[in-house]
Amino acid sequence: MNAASKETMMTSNQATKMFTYEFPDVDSDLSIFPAPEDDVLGVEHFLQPDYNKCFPGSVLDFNTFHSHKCLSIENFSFAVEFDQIKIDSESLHSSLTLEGERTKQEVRDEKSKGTDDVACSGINKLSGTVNRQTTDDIFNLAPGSCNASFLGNVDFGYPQGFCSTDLGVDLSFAGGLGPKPLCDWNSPFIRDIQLKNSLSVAGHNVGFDQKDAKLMISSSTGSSGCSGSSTACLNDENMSDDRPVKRKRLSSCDSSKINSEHIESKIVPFNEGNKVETLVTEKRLRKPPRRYSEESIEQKSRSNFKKSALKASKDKSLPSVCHRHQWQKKLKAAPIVPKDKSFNGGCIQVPFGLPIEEGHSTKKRICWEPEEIKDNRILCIKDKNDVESFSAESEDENTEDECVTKGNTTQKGNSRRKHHISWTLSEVMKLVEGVSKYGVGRWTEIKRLQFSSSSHRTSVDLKDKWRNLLKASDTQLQNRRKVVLGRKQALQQVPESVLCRVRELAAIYPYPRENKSKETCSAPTTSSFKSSTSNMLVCLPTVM
DNA sequence: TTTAGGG
DNA sequence: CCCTAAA
Repeated sequence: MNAASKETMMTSNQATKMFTYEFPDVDSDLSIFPAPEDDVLGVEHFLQPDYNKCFPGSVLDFNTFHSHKCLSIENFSFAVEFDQIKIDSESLHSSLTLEGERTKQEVRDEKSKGTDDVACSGINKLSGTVNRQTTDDIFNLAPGSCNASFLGNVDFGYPQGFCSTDLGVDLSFAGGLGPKPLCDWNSPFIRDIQLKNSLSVAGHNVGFDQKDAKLMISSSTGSSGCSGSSTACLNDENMSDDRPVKRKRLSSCDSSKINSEHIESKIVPFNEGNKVETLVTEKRLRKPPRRYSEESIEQKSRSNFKKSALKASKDKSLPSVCHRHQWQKKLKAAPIVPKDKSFNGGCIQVPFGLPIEEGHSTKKRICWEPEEIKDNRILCIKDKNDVESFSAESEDENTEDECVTKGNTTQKGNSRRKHHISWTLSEVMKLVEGVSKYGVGRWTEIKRLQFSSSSHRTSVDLKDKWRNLLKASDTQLQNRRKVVLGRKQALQQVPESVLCRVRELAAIYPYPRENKSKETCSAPTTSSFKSSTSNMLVCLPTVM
């Protein structure tokens, strides 16, 4: 900062410490959204400041600003053509123009809709006054002898020097109606604007004090002279999804570099729209905003998805995909769109909204089918895709199911079996736990207490599963030493530990049948069962 | 309605 | 997983 500009600024009366800026007329339906870095900030002119004129509520019309919308201009670089700025002798008029609106609209048209898409339809005039409350934190836009860079004409009031050529800008603001000032302006180094209505410009936080309709700009520059990262934390729900405000660390000391590389757009008078357009277009060719490209990719993949889905529907009759189709059909082909990248649009074979297989909807099943099942189905799909090893037999069972279904469907017109939902390990564990707690045969109780959350497991299911577990544990016990463990065995569904537990429990709480047979044959007492647990492990199979 | 057991 | 008989 040269002395001249500083002096100019200092000698101005306090009115110079304030300036108003305003956003020029913008089409009412224009939208502001996280903008590409090619947006242009235009300083039209400096306005006559007036301390007493704070435009309470009238100029800074945040009522039209959607509270959840925000604007973020990232890595904004600009320069000011200061010859366009009218400088008054006493003070200065200025208008900060967000000229990017038009561009944003264009880009927005190409974007897919996102929740954080910012639609700022109501900004016709957005202006405020810069209130230089503290010399240290608020910079003044003052005419200076620096002629190239915008910030070069700005005295940030830092004695130790904010490098004024810092041109990277992180400009963002969010509309909102916060009753309080945005940040602690008394703090010399404001690093975070966590409230709404904030602008952050190249390490300088510009806040809209909505109450007073003031534009406040403060620098987050540290005393070291290097710019701290300017942060604008827009705590908006809509912003929280995938768009964290980009924070650019600015090495403001490296001025020449920034000057040469980062001056990509200009602050121009509002009416020089053509210029802006040109600039913006040029810039956009260079680098589309990240979010834009992301969403484009997403859209692309979506369209791919649709295409492949369409193709799949055409190929539906092909036997190669028949099984999968059947399987998906059985899951009613709900619009399950796993976000798993492995799908990535390319390999989906089932379109949305595939017709529900009619034969499956018996009256009984319809009542039985509510929401919760879908989750489980998703879980099943996940299991199939991710943990195939866990439910190894599911494919076979599914095939079997299909046969049964088909047969029944063609013969009777309805399905005999309900959808197969693989037992997850956690479910098995719950079952085992339930058995250990309440004993074998108290399936209703186990269901109520252990499976209250999963409505699709009936007490009968629990019983059946337990029976299967017994069988599994038994066969595993028998085949433990056998080397001829097929692949199916290798991909054992239930871990050994669980089966061991099952055996234990089987010994403690014999399955009714064994119990019965035991009782009829040798009539052992319960205590004897418990005492001879180790024997039972071996004996039970033989008894059967 | 729950449980057991066959399929 | 379904069905049915028995309790």
